[in-house]
Amino acid sequence: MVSIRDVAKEAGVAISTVSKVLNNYPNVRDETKARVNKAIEQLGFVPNSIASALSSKRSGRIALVLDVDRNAQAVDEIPMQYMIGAISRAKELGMDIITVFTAMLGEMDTGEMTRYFQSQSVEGLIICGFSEQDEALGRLIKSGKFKSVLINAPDVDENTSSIHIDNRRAQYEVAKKFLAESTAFCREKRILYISGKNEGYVSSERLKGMQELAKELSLMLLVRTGRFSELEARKLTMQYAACKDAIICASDLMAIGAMKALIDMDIYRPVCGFDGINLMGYAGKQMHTVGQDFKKTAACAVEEAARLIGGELGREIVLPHKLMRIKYLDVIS
Amino acid sequence: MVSIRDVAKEAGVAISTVSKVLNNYPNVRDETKARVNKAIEQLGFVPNSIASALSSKRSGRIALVLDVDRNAQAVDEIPMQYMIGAISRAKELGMDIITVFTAMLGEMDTGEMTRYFQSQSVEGLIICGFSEQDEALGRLIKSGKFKSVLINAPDVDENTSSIHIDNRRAQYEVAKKFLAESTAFCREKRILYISGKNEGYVSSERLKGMQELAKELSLMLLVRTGRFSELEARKLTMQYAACKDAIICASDLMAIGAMKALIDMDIYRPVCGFDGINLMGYAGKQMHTVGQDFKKTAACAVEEAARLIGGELGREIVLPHKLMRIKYLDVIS
DNA sequence: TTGTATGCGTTATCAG
DNA sequence: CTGATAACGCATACAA
Repeated sequence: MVSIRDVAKEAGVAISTVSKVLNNYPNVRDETKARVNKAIEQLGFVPNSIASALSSKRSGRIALVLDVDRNAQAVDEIPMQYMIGAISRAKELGMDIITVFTAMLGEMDTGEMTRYFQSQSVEGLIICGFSEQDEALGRLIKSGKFKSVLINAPDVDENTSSIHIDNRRAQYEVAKKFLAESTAFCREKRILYISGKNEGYVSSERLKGMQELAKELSLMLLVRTGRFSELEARKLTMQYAACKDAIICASDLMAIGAMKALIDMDIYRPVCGFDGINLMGYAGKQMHTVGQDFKKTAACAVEEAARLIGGELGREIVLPHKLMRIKYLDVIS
Repeated sequence: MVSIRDVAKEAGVAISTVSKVLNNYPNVRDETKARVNKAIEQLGFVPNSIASALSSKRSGRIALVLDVDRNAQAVDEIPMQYMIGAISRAKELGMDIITVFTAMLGEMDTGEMTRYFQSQSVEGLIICGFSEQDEALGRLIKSGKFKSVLINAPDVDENTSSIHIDNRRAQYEVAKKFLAESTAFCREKRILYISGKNEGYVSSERLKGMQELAKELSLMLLVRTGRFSELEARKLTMQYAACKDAIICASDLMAIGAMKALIDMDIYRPVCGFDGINLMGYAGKQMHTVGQDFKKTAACAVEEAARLIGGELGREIVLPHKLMRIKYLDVIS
């Protein structure tokens, strides 16, 4: 392995000079810089990131914590989008992502998690889908031992940033548009709203948005908890849909569950989702939903983690959303 | 940060002794070992993997190269399964996975890739869905600079192992069973086989299996290339299905495309897939397919990479498959 | 602007 | 069985 020392020798300069060139330090004469770069080129030198990390005590490593398996979701489209977004941006920034699944953290207590991440030289955490139930993880975040970026959770402190869309407003808007465009079908006053979880930031925000609209339009709103589960949404639909005019769900997955149930029941009710996943294209009918750019969200989270690691303070970032409908033919082409 | 040196002091032994305990070396008296472990416990010491890697020149890092985006697949279920399997097993083995998307390697030539992986201190590569088109990547593998494990590609040499199912046999078996169980519908002799790519190991193996069966059963086989694309399969179905008795596809995604097309055409033909992905549950009709355990495959790949890194020689591993049908209700529960 | 020297936290060699 | 000590490749304060 060719090292910085070989480069120095080849270029006829000191090791530290090479290091300076490598890290774009100022105060290096252009001519020297050129000599060093030429030597680097000739020798095919590749800086050793491990040695660099050890010496500088900065690994540039962040852990992307994904909540897969938990809901035994059929299709893990959202985590995949997060991954792609995060990894791509991290590469551009010269950072390093390790992916961790909550299932792997499962039984660990806060101390074990700390040790695990420390042993991996992790400096920052990006946590997707953090829920209050993860007490150990919650304590880890609050400990401030790692810079954290929470996607879809509200907590912010000096070491912690939060990234999310305006869930309340988005739910309000999509439901409003959905109802306006579905009025062809009867009176649309009796609404089944399938919420996410009873507790949980995202769920309660979306519920608020729905309730606001219900008040405004004098809707008869029946709220039930679908736990973000497709199966649960299916059951609720079978139970309640017959005597409702429309179904609004706090997630696309639940909307798909509802729609498939309706098809099996052989009745029609308009269904509204939330998230904008491609799987919506396979539900059989086009539905209204809220589109989010998960890749961009994750990319933003990486940048934010870098910012926190750089010493800046945690903050809240609200990303845009859009209203959309997803068609099978668009999805596959 | 508490280091090995602190532990040594606390335990009243030398640094090297602590290191030996840490790495389960022989020739350490039990009593000494106990003292060291107690000190580790008390101080909450966590070994620094970076320093360890630098010193031992073994990073235990392997890159999982995934082919997402390429086909602009609607749902990236298979890569996600690979990831989960690989990361979980790697953690158990104390190894380290970085995920790389072929899109990120896109424009790089072999030299750039080499430098990239070297800079990441990668020792091994697990490549999912390698195709001959990736010439730069192919040269990288052949260079032997990294130990490689190829999933679904046949090349094997001293530094390279290959893992796959018996694609030929699987295609033969699933098609045979599919046809046997679909005979309720007319004569089933005129078959549209939608193949993967014209070139490509997996595709040609599956095609061979199909051709073998066609010969055996005197089928009239029309072979067309779907490029593993759902859209392409849709088009082919619309073009040919009317005058065929059944459609057999070299992937589930194409089978779904075919089935959705049939539904839109409002005709019925039995469709057979290959892979066993959950998305099959959303296709509208149950289909026969080949089930593969992608998680296990990736876990096996990680083990194999570890083996290669340990100095053993490359080999070919054939994993089992099964015949199955995927139902929506099974998928969501 | 460039060079020297020290240390980062381990592993590994070798002497005791 | 245990302890000194020299690497590992780089960053950085400090000296020149």
